[in-house]
Amino acid sequence: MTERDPVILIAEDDLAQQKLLIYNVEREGFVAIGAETGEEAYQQLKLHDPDIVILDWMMPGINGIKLCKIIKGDRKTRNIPVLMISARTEEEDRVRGLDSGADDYLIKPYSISELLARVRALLRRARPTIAGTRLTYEDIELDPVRHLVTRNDNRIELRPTEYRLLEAFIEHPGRVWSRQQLLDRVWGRHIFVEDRTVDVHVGRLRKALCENGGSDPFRTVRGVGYSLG
Amino acid sequence: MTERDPVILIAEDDLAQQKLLIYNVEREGFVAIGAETGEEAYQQLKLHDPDIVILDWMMPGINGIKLCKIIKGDRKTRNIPVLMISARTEEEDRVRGLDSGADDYLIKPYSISELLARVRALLRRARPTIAGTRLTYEDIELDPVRHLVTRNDNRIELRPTEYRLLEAFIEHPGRVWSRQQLLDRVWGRHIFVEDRTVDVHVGRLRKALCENGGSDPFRTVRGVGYSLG
DNA sequence: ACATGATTGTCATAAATTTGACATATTTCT
DNA sequence: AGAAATATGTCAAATTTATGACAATCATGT
Repeated sequence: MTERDPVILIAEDDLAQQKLLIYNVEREGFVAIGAETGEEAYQQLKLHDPDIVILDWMMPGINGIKLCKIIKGDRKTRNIPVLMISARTEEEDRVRGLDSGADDYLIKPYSISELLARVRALLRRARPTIAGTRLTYEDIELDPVRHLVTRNDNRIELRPTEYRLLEAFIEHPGRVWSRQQLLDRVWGRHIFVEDRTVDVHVGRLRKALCENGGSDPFRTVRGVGYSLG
Repeated sequence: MTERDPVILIAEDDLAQQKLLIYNVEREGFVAIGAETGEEAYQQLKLHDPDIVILDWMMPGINGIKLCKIIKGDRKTRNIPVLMISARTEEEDRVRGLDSGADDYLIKPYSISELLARVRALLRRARPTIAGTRLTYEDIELDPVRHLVTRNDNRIELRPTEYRLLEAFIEHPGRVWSRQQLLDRVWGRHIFVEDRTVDVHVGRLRKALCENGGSDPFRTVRGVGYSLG
């Protein structure tokens, strides 16, 4: 009945970067295993059978692409999701990255929140029971797989930003988010958007969710931010 | 218990630019330290242990990137947030900027308001809320994550100032706070508010907590101040 | 490449809530 | 009782949030 915490293997040769990733990923409740080379990563992979692998593109020895091809070539490891990280920006690389079999692809610099969001998404796909295929709060339901939101089984149309916003809220019902935290999580870490913009989008989300009647599920916490419930 | 103002180290070789930054940053209530070279910045860093470092990319001697790598490579200074400023616009530079470990990145020309917003954001992130633990005193409970207060499981509605006030009290049950100490902690050190205003807010807090019956949990220490319990 | 419609961030303004001060009442201590 | 300190109701001012409008940007299909 008790499910183990998701195990994440992080292959990244820049140790500072690796530690940062491990820190953040563990804070999310995952178990993290670090590896500095492709070879080490491969050993750890065999040993721990992780739920997801984060691979840096460039690494000494077996690099990210090679390792990814190895993982995807072995039927024992084939269905472990791989998230590739790269500093390159060229579209061609992006294609090659996914060509190697990676399930997702992230370009440096990326925001930690974006990485975590993608990790969660991959986990949901691979282990539906962990993240739950459906996130619900009261009569609101968000289906991440179908990218669909309903309230009382009525379909709610949300724009991309509103959807991601609701996603954040519904993953932690009751938690109060500061505007800055929401910007980090929903908009991304290194972009500059006014704090007040959050108000506008929360307003739009409220409106969308209350369109067909129903009370406002959000709480405005004056001087702090917002929470769902 | 007195918190120092955030100290900002500004490494910028263009003196006019530096002065402008210092002026604006100090107007925000920060303490600013200027440095014209990488070497000087490093000395000041060691000396003052700033809360955040603003680095110009191009500087004589040790430049911004090098210094950033030094900062991020030393575990003593690693978690001081670094904001890199650069005149370059190429995407590749942006990548390299964050790659060097900078926590954020700003391209000239930038607006002062954007810079200040990013500084504030970095400071907020660096001081994460000591969340997770619920704070309790007798039947009073304060949940920092949900930003919710209950007494005997009855929800208590508090206004921002009352909430922060209770937060201070409940973190140190039994401690007697002088009005000045409460002003420092709850209102902030730089603003001027009458001592007597504390009385009013303690009164409001008392009223809110006793709304649904229950005895007054606070103690008025005549000639000194107040305490919880 | 281009047009077109949707989405998004910002701003101005309105609305709502909170706040600090003060006057007055009450309590406490000697 | 008298003096000093604290408690409390009231209210204008200040702060914070909600919302509609709009230009810029983005995405999509041709």
